[in-house]
Amino acid sequence: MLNHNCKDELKEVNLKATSARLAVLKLLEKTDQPLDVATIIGYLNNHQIKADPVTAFRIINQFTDKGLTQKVQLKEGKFRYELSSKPDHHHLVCESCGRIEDMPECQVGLLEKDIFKNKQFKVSSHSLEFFGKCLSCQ
Amino acid sequence: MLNHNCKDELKEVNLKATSARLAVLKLLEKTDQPLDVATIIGYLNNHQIKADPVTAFRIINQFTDKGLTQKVQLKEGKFRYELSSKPDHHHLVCESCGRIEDMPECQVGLLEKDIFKNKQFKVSSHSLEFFGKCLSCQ
DNA sequence: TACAGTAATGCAAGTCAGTTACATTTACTT
DNA sequence: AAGTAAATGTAACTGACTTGCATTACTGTA
Repeated sequence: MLNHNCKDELKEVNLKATSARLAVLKLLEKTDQPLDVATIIGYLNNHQIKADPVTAFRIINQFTDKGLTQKVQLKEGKFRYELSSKPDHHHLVCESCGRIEDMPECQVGLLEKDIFKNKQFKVSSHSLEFFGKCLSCQ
Repeated sequence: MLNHNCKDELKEVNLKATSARLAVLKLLEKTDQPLDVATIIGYLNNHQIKADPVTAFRIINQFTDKGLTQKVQLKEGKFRYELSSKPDHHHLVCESCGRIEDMPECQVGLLEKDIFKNKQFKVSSHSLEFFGKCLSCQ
């Protein structure tokens, strides 16, 4: 699991290593924010990787189906995506400037056992996002 | 604040008491799930209240702007809405049948002071949703 | 290294949620 | 009851995302 490159990651989930997929993976790895598809498309265009918008949607959906990425919703009219390999964390979303910060600690996982005990609901994932104002917008 | 009816609630936020707005408020009050706009439109149609879909979108947006309702996102491609007057709570979303249960307790508010201390981010709201399988789908 | 087969892509068109502009109607104040 | 600002209807539009189908490109095998 360690020391593997993008190509191997794709192989592990049975996806062919096309240039568009490799570029999307690389972009996600070097970016510290969840990205929307428009941003991914822009990146591909700026890097001489010919890819139709439809392809970007298909790629990110496959990544999500295979568990490589996860959907993030920040009350915009679209989804964002980030690598699942990022440790459990949440986002601080500034409602003024749109900046997105990470909040690394997460104690929410601890609640999941209680939920099963109290409500017989088996949690497989959760989302926790905070909305407010970042330091420079206060 | 107590003993007031839908008409008064609208007056408090400077919205005229039209039949469509009263019906939407009433629907939200009697429903225990966050509702999407399509559901609201269906309700209006089934209750002889003539209202264009555009009107339903406008109504729910105004309610949200005025703080009467809040947006909820459950990783669908749309928003849901519920009354802000509901006590702080979160949702358990069954990924098999789509059932939405409430989870009444919420300790997340306690984290908000820490976030301000550690990240200088001023939280005004948060969303916390759990995804998994309900009892009958496990 | 070439080939075949399957998976991935491009293109065009379509869906669905939500918005905007503008003319008409309605609620509410006086 | 009348005047006015707010609310609505209609039509057209945007943006995110999907689908069908024909073409192209990986990759496992020889």
